[in-house]
Amino acid sequence: MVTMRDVARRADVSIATVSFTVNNSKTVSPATRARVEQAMEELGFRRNMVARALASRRTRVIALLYPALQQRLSGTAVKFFTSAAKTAGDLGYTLVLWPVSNDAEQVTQLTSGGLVDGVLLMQVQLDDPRVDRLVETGTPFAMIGRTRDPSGLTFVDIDSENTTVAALDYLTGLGHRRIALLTSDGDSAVPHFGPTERTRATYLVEMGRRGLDPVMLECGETPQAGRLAADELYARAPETTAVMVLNENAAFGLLNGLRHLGVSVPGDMSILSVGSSPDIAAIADPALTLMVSPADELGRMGVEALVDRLEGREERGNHTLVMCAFHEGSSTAPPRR
Amino acid sequence: MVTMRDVARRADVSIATVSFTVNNSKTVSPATRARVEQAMEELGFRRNMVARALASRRTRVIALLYPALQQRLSGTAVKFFTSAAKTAGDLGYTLVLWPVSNDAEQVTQLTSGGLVDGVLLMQVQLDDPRVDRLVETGTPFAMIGRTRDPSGLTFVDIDSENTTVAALDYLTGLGHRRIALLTSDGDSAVPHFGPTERTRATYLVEMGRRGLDPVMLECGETPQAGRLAADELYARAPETTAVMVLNENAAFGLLNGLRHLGVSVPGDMSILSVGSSPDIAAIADPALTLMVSPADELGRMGVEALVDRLEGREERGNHTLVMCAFHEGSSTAPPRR
DNA sequence: TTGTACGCGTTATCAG
DNA sequence: CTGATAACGCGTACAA
Repeated sequence: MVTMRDVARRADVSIATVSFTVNNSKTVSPATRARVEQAMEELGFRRNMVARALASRRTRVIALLYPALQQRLSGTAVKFFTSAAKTAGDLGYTLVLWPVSNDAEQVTQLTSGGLVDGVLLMQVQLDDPRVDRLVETGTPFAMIGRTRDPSGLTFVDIDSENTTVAALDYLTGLGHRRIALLTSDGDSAVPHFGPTERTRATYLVEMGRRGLDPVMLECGETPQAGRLAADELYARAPETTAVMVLNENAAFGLLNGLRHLGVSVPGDMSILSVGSSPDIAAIADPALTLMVSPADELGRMGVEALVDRLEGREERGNHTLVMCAFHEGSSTAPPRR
Repeated sequence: MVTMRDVARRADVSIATVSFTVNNSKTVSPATRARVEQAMEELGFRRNMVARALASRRTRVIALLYPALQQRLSGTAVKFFTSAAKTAGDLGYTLVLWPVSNDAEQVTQLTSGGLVDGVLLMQVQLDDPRVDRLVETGTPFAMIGRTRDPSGLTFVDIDSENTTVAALDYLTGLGHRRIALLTSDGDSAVPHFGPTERTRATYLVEMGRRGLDPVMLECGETPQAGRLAADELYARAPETTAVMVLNENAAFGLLNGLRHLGVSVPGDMSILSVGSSPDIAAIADPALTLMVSPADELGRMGVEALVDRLEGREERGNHTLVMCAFHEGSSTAPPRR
C-alpha cells in the first residue's frame, strides 16, 4: 500500500503538505502542488479512508435505515434511495443502505461504532424505539416521516393532510359523492404508520365537511387482501363509485377483485392510488391514476437536512412537508349516471 | 467518548487486557475479566470500529454492488439482499448496499479506500468492466452471475440451462408443442445479461431436440413493451399455446395484452414466468405460474464464498449453480384440443 | 496471565 | 506558505 509518507518522501515535502494538497485544506504553492501530484500519480497513491476517518473523526458515510426489508422495496423506496444517494454524493458523502431491523440495540451499535457519521431513518413509526435511542446516544439523524411528537427533531415527510384534500377534491370534482378509503391494517410492515393514520383522520374530517358519508376499509399489504377488500366493499357499501387507496399492493387486488365481480374500472368504479409510484402502477390494467409519492424530493431534502446538521450549519428542528403529485392514469372517470 | 484507555484505568489493568477480553483473543483470568466487564458496563464503553479497522486492517464490512438502481428493486433482488445480509451477520460481518454505478472508477475508489473488506457483485454482465478492475486492484470479491469466462473467479449463479430444460419439460408435459420464448431485449438495464443469453441458447437447442419450432420474442422491461409483445406474438405465431417469459415486468403486459386480444389465460394460452418472485407474481390476474429465482440460496452462498476468501480459507474459483424452483400458479394449463 | 510499546495512515496544532 | 510533531483509538508482537 502506498501511504502519504511514501508520497511525501518522493516529492521531498512533509507529510502535512501532502495532506494539504490532497484535501485543499490549506493553500499550497503551485510548484509544490505539482510535485506532490506527480508523486501521487507515479506511485498510484490512494488515500486510506479508514485512517482519514480515525484522524478526522468522521467517515463521510451516511446510513439509510430501512426496517421493512422483509418485503420487496417499493418503487417509491428505491427512488428515494437513489435520490438520497445522489444528493449525498454531491455533498461529499456516501450514502449506503444499512440493513438493520428496527431493534434499537443494533442501531446503537452501528452509530456509536463510528462507522457512520449520521443516520437517515425511513418508515418511521409514530412511536419509534429507534428514535429515542438515537436521541440518547446523540447521533445526528434525520427522519423521513415523523414520530407523534417530532418537535426538536429534523424530518421531511409527506403532507398527508393536503394530499388527502387534493385527492378528495379531484374525485368530487369528477362528480363522485360515495367515496371509500382503503388503507393498510395494523398488521402492516410498519404499524402505526403516520401517513396512514393522518390520511384516515383527514378523510373523516373532509368527508364530514362536505356532507358525505365516510366508508373506511383496511386490509393487509397483499394483492390477495385487496381482493377480499373488493368483496367487503360491495357487501358494506355497494353504492360506492370511487375508492381512494393508500395501500399499493392491495390496489392491484382490489382491481382484480372488482373485475371478477363484474365491476368495470373506471366505468362503474374509479380507483385513485395514493402514495405509489408510476412505474409500478403501470403494471395494473387499466393503469392506475395516482397521487405520486414525492420520493425524489424527500430523499434530497432528507440528506440535505442531515448534512446541515452534520456540518453544524443548523440547529435541530427542521421540518418540511411535501405533497404527492397528481399523475393521470386510466382508473378514474366521472361516475355513471 | 469512552475509550479503552478509560476502561483500562478504571479496571486497573492495561489497555491490552481490555482488548483481550473484548475480543476473546487471549485467555484472561475470570477475576480480571469481571473487573473489565464491570468497568465497561459502568462507563458505557463502545468500541470504536474505525480504530479497530485501522489497527486490524479490516472493517468487517462487505459491500453489495447493485448497478441497476435506476429502476425498482425487484422482489428477487430484495430477497437476495436480505438473505445475504443475514448470512453476513451470522459470519460476523455487516453487509451494506452500496449504490455505485457500474463505473469502474467508483468501484476502485470504494474498495481501495479500505472502508470495505470485500465486494459482492450483482447483475454481472457477460463483459463487465467492474470485474477487470477488481481483479487488477486485488480486491476480494464474489459474483452473483458470471462473466463470459469466469474461470479463476468465484461466483454463484442461476442454472439457466437446467431451469430452461425443466420449464420446457413442464410445458410439453402439459401437452404444449407450440411454445414461444419472451425475453428482455438489448436495451435492458443490464445488457448482455448472462441468464438471458443462456436461456435463449438452451431454448433453441431443446426445441430442436424435441422437434419443435422455436419462436423467440424480445422486448423492453416494461408492462407496455409486454403488451406490444402480445400483438407481435399473435401476428407472428398465432398457433402458439404457451409462452415462457424471462422478463418479469413484460409478463404483466403480456397478460393484459392477451386479455385485450380476447385470449384467455390459461384457457387459450399458458404463461410461465421464469426467474421472478412469488410475491410480485401474485399481483397478476390470474396469478402467474413461476420458476422462482433462488434468491435466498444465491445470497447465502455468495456471502459464504466471499467470506471464505476473505479469511483465506479458499483459493479462487468456487463455482456454484442453482436451479429455479417450480411454483404453481393459475396461468398454465393443458392446451385446448 | 498481564503489561509495554509500537504501528496503522491521516489530520490538527502550532511554530517557523 | 510550509513543516515538525502530537494526537486519534485500538490491535498485537514481545517481554515480563
